[in-house]
Amino acid sequence: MNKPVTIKDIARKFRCSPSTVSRALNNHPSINEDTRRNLQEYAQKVGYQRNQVSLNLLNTKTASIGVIVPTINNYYESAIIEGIDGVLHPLGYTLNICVTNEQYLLESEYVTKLLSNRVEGIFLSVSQETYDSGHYEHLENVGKRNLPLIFIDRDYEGFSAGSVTIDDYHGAFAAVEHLVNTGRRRIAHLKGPNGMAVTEQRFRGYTECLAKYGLPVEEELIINTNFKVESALDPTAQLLELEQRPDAIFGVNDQVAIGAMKVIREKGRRVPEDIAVVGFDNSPISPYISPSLTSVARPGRQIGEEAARIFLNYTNTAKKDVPVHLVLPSELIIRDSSGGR
Amino acid sequence: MNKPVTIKDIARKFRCSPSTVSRALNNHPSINEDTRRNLQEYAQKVGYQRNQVSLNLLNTKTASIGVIVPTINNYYESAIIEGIDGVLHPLGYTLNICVTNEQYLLESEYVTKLLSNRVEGIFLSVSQETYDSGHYEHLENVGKRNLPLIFIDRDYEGFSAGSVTIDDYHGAFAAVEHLVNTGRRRIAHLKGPNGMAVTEQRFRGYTECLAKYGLPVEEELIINTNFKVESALDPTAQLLELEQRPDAIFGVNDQVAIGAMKVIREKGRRVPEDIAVVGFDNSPISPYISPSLTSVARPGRQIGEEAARIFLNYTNTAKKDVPVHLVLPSELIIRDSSGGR
DNA sequence: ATGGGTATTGCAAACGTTTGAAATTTTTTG
DNA sequence: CAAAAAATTTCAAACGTTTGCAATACCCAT
Repeated sequence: MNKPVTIKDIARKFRCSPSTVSRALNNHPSINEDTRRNLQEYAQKVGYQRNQVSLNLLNTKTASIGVIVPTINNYYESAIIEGIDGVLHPLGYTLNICVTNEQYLLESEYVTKLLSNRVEGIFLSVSQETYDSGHYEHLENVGKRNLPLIFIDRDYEGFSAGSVTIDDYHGAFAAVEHLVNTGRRRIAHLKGPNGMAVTEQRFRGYTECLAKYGLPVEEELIINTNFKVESALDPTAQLLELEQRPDAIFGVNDQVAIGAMKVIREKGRRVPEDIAVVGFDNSPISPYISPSLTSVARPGRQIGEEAARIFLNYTNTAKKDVPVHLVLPSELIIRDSSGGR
Repeated sequence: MNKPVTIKDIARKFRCSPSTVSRALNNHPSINEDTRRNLQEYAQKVGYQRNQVSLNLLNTKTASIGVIVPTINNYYESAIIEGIDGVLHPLGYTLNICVTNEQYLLESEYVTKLLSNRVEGIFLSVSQETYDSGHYEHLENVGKRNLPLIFIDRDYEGFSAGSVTIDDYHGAFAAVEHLVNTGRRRIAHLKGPNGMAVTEQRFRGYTECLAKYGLPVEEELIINTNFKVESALDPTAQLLELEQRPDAIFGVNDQVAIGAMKVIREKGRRVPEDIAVVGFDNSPISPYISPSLTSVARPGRQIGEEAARIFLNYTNTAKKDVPVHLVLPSELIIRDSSGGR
């Protein structure tokens, strides 16, 4: 690993000043044609790469922005990132992706690191731990810097920043309403971890929809999961052993719904005839599993794109004072697992 | 967006020199206890964050490394990244993740950008276009810098660099052998795009296994896909309409296998009774779909970890001259879709 | 008070690049 | 051929931080 060639190196070699080299490489008009060509050829030959770090220091800007997410190992999250990148990359921005693994400590550490690295904005999908703890001290310095901060996916009301979320509430409501409309009366809910925004919004959609149709909200039909397939297995088995079995299950996401379907089948019940199943996320395989999974679509890519636009708006107009809160609609995609149509 | 507080700002405020501030903030012993406390308190109050950019310049190192992948929207790829991060993050490295979307142009652009940003190593999973074109000029400057370069997942023989790949060949071989051993005789293959390393290695495993058991390799049983679910639909339909229908399908990945299963069912055939199906990747949902999918597991996380270790070895020992090539084994996970056991 | 020692602080250079202004060289013109 | 104009190159400062060395301030004993 040899040290990179610098402008000074080239200047020494050609017995000229660094300024000349710099200008030559940047095609500055006041440089002699021959000089320019020679210097450019030589730079090319020795593989000169301008040192962006020094430029970042000089210009006190970095054209890089931080993206903090709980995980990237997941269709939805990575779609968001692709959305952000899709808008910002063509404008020359570099993404600095940080994975918190749902841990407050990592999230906090990453915020500091990004601030230290002088990113020009931060996109933050708050980790579960952070949400639980309600600690937002790690964002204080972001506030002091008045740096563009955009909450993604999980909003945090108590902080002056932009946000792009999806309408979990109405998505869940629509899902449950669909089940009611197709004749289901005992609708169970495999809930996410308590306290998280997505979890609670979807739960609220579930309960309020039941209420609307005069159906009782029954404790025994509501069980927590942690979003993962495995965490749906025991709860589903539990539901199937109830005196009064449910005739439908609304899963907090597709993973959970898929886990539920597996258990239902293993216990000799049919989907959707005996028990209808609806998920959330509309993950890419949902149309292809059997039975195909009815699910609420979250426009991940669009969320990323909108978030990026909000960021651009902040930086271009300096109207940082008016935080933009965008709530994108979610859409129920009806397939076979819910008995359809 | 106010400009960040600098050491100079603090020094001016306290009518002392920047050196003093710097030392105070770094707990240098030669600083007066009172001065130290005052400065630290003030720095804390105004939200001082040391400018890492300037430090990177000063130390001519950045503790950041580049990761270039075709996509992150995929279990396997993101597992690799998590593996790299798992090893390197605790050591203070920052990951710079770049998504090429399988495009040579983007890949090339990103290499330049990373070089410019003075990353200390590059992990590269070559894009499909790059592989097809055989162009590796964009890596020339990496070579000139003699910067640690580690090929991931898809090796490139013609370049002096480390690599971590998995044994696609033996994985595919095992998959097909399993089908042969369970009595299948007309085994079709939904192949990946021609020319790609993974595609061809798996294809070779397929053909050589057939050869080993004296089975013919038949043109009509081999159809290309592009790894996506949708791309498996028509090819599978085509296979089902053959005079002599296959009794098994080996998909180049799980997505393709899942697509195939859907079509098989839709056409009124049963999996695995009529047609056995095997995939590749062992994606997280494969145990939970119905029938559960037999698949070859690729240890994504482990690949990332090993790649990171190779990188560390390069930087620690300066023995860059001996490129390490690691081939991790893949493992066949037998489930229901292949008729089991 | 004076010298010697220690504790504390400041100076200046360095990292690599850009850029306005000044300096130098070359060309043009009368 | 000299002076003015144009073309080309160099100087120096700046971005923010660290650090070896020099400088200053403080304390104690003689």
